[in-house]
Amino acid sequence: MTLRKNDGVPTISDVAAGARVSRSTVSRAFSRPELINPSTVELVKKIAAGLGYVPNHAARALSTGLHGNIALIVPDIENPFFPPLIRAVQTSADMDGYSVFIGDSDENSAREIKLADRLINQVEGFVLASPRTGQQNIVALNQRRPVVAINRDIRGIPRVLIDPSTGVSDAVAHLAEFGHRTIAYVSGPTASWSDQQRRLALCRAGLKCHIKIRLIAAERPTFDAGVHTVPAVLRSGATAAIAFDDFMAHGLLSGLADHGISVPERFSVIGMDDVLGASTFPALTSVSARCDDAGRIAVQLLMGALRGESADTRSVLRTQLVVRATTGTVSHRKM
Amino acid sequence: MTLRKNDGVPTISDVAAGARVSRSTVSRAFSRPELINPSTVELVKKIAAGLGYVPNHAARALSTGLHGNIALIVPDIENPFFPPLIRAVQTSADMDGYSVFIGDSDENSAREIKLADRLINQVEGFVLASPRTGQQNIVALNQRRPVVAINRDIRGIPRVLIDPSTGVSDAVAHLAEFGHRTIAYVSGPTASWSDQQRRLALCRAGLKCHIKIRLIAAERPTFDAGVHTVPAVLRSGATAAIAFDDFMAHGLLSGLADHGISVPERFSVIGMDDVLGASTFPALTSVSARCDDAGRIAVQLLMGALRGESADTRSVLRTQLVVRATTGTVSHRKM
DNA sequence: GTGAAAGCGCTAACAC
DNA sequence: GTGTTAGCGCTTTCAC
Repeated sequence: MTLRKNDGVPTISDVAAGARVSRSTVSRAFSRPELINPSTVELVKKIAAGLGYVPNHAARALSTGLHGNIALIVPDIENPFFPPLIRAVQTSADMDGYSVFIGDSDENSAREIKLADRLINQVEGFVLASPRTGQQNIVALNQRRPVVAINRDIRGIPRVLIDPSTGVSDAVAHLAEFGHRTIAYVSGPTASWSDQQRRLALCRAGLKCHIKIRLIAAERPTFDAGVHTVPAVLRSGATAAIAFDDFMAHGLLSGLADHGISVPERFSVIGMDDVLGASTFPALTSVSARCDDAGRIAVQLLMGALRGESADTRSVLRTQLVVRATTGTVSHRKM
Repeated sequence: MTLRKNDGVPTISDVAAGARVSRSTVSRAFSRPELINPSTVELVKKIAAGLGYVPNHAARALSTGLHGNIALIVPDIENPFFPPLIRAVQTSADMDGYSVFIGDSDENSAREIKLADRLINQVEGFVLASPRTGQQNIVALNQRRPVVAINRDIRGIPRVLIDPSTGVSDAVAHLAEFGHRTIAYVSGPTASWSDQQRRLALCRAGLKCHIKIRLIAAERPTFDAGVHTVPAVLRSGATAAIAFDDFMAHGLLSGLADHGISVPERFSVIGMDDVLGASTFPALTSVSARCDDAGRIAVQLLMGALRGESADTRSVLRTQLVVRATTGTVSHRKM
C-alpha cells in the first residue's frame, strides 16, 4: 500500500507491478501493442482493467507533446448558429480521438485571446468560430498552434467560409419571380465579415436580376432591431426584405403585423441562417447556413494541419434557400 | 538556440534564463509571489510577458494533481435547453480559473461513460447535465472525481434539480381560472427523471385544483410527436394540453391548426422549458426552466466539492409560468 | 529570498 | 520482446 498523491487513480506503475513487467511494457501494450508479445499485452490489459487504469493524458502529453485535445472558441454559445457547429466539432473530434475545450468569448476580442492563452499548452490546435479578434492575433496564435478559422478569411490560415452568395442569389431570384422589384436588406453588424459577405452577395444578385436593393442599417442583430426597423423598411419602397439573420427577420414579421401588414400577401420576408426552423408564423423562408458542416470540415482541416498538410486551405460552403411561407406574389396595391 | 520539442512555446526555463534566476523563482513568482522579493517578481513577470510565457497547466497538473479543468457532459448540445447551461458553466468556471471540456453524449449512456473516462485524468471534476447513464456509473465516477449532477436526484451526489412543481401548478391554476376542467399531459420519455417530475407535479396540481389530468404517452419529445398526438389529445376530452417540452407543444399547435382548431379560442396549449421564446404563433405560454441558473449553481457546487465541502447538497430551482398567447377561456362548444 | 534536486506519470531512445 | 534510463515543464521540500 503505497501512499500517493494521485489518490485512488492507478498509474502505469501499479499496472506494471501487478503484471510483473516494466512500466515501458505497459506503456507499449497500450500505445504500440504490435511491438509486444500478444500474451503479454493481454495480461497487461487484464490487470489494467482490473485496476481501472486509464492512461493519463496530461502525463503522456508532457513527453509526447500530444495532448489529444483541441479548443473551440465561439463568440456566443447561445446564438443558435453555434450549437450545431459545436456539436459537429465535438463529434468529429471525438472520432479522431480528440477531446474538446469549449470557450465562449462573449463577442469580446480580449476574452478570445485570454481563452486561447489559457488553453494553448493543453491543446494541439484551435478552431476559432467567427473570431472577433484582430487578424494579427489570429496569425500570432497560428504560429504557436495550428488554427482553423470559421467565417474569417485570412491568408495562410486554413479556413472554412460560409458563402451566402448561392442562397442569397436564389432568394433574390425567388422574389423576382414573385414580381418584386425593390428589396430591402436589413443589415447586421456592418463591421462583421458575415454582414459584408451577405450585403455584397445581395447587391450582386440584385444587379443580375435587375432588382433594386435598399440598405437599411440596424445596429445589433436582434428581434427588437427587426421590429424597430420596419418603418424604415416600408419607407424605402421595398416590397420584400431580406434580413441579416432569422431573429431580425422574425422581428420584421412581428413589426409588420403591428402595422397591419400581412405576410406574405402584402410583404415578403426572408431570413438567414435558418435557425428558427418552421417555428415562426408564418413559417420563415430562410437561407440555410449549414453550420454543422462548417464544424465538421473545420475539424478535418485542423487534423490536416496537425499532420503538417497544406497550410492555406480555403473551404467554401454554399448556402441554400429554404422556401417556407413568408414569401409570395408582390402586392401592387399602394401601401 | 536550443532545439526543443515544444516548438515555439516558451517554458519556465526560458523565463528563468531571461531573468537570470532559477526556475523555482519563476515558478514562485507566478504561484506564490508573496514569498519572493517584489522587484524579482516584477522582473520575472516582465520577462515572461515579453516572451509570451503562459504557465503550462498540463505540466503543473503532473506535480500538483490540479489541472484547472472541469468537464461538462450533456446529452444533446443542439437541444435549446442546453446552450444557456453550457454558457453559464463555461462563464462561471472561467471566473474560478477553470477551463471546460464539452462532451455530447448523443443521449447515449455508453458514450457518456466513454467521454468521462477519456477526460478523467485531465479534469478536477464533472458536471453531468441530465445524465442518461445508470446511477451506479455516476456513483462510481464520483468516487474518482467529484461529480455534480443536473436533473438527476442521487443521494450522495451534489445535484441541482429543476423542480417543475411551482411552474406546473401555476400553469394548472392558470388554466383552471380560464374554466378548463380536463387537461391532457403529453408526456416525454417516460423513463426520464424530468418527465416523472413533471407528470407528478401535474397530477398533484390537478388534485389541488380539482382538474382531471389525462396522460397521453408520446415516445420522443419532438415536433412530429406533438403533431401526431393531437387526435389522442382531442379524444381524451381535454380542453387544454400541457406538453413535456416546447417542441411537442409547438407540434400540438401545428396539429391543432391542421384540424381546424384555433388556439387559444377552442383549445389551450402550454409548453415547458420556454426555449422557443415568443417565436411560435400564437406565442407559446410555457413553464420556464432557468437552465442558466442550473449551470451556474452546478459549478458552485463543484467548486465546493473540490474544496472538500458538503458532499450531499441538493439545490432545487423553482420554475415559473410565462403567460403568452396560447391559453384562454375554455370553449364550451362541443368539439 | 533564492537555488538545487527530486519527482509527478508517461514515452522514447537505447540496450540487451 | 522487454527492461533501463533520461527527460517532458512544473512544483516543492530542503538547504543555504
